[in-house]
Amino acid sequence: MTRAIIHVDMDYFYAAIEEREDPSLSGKAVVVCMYSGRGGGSGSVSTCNYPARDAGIHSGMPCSRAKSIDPDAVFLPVRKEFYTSVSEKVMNILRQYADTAPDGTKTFEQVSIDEAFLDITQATGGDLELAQEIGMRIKEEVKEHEHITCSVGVGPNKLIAKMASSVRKPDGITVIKPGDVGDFLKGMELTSLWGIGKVTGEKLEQIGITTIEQLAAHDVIDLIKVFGKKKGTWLKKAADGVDESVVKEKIGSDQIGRIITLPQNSRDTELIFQTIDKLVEDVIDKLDSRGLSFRLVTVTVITSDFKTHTNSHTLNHHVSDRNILRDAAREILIAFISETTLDLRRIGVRVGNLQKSSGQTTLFEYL
DNA sequence: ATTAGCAGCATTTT
DNA sequence: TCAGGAATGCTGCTAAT
Repeated sequence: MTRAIIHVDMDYFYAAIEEREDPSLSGKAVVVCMYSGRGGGSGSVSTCNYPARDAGIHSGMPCSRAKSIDPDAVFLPVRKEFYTSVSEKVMNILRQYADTAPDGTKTFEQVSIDEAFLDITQATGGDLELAQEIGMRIKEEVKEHEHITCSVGVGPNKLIAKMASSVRKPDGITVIKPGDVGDFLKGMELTSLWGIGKVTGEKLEQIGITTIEQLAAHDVIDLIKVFGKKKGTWLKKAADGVDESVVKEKIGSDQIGRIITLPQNSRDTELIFQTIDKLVEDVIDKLDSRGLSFRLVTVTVITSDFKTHTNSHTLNHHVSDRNILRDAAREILIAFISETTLDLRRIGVRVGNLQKSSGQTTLFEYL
């Protein structure tokens, strides 16, 4: 049976929540920014609503530039925790609609704070018309309960569903039946293929590929030569609209991290250690809230020349102790500072190799 | 000779 | 030009089997 997959994408999520919370914003351009803590509004645009987009503002853009494009726009700082709480409510609604697998789990997959996949093959018997009706119901329920809109894509696999959801935005729904996949892809930009960003797009252009159609017609062997086996074969399949990956609930993320920009470029250990402590606190908090322990510690440093450097250290055991994390992070940092003469601009701490922490891990056990 | 795990960087996305 | 934060993926390397 052909599968029925739904992709739900919340519309300009952060800005939509801010609009909802403050009706006086209605109709205005709203830009949600991540400020780095440095002066002059240094930072970049996280999300903005449609009036702001119409003015030419988009995510990733420096806030200062957004401000110069539209000085009258409303600029708000991100409230990530709040958006996360809204996200959880939305996701709980969506989860209800997903099929239940034989093992009792839902065929539901949250892919980011504002996106999720649902497999509703059972509920619909693979009928995408039926899937569309369910998609509409989902939109209505989210609107009714959370007062925000979302865009929905329905298709025979995750790739197509994901791309379909971006066709009609905001507050739209798009259904691509198996027989229409070819035509659908033909009309799409190469870089709108999920997984092809700027870099891959440019690389493809260099070998004369500028459309999905050309990519599909291209020799796989050649693609593999340029991109390697994994990405090469993936590109070919994607261009054909083929995607066998299943919708599966993730237990949690594989890595958790925090990164921050220093108040000023510096290589002062006092300031740096203070910053590390803050990052470690945040990471441990997230870890504790999910009951996870870690084994891999990675420190990221962006130097004043904007180059990124990472160093990591794998511990002998899984632990969840903040002091161990702090010491490991400090150690890596000290080593790094002694290797460079440049000032540090940003510092990040992340943990990986996560595991459900089983009870207490003592310092004794770690040593 | 293969595989597993790791480190560092690249990529995507918001 | 201006340059935030989070997470995952890829590649080449080294160590283990």
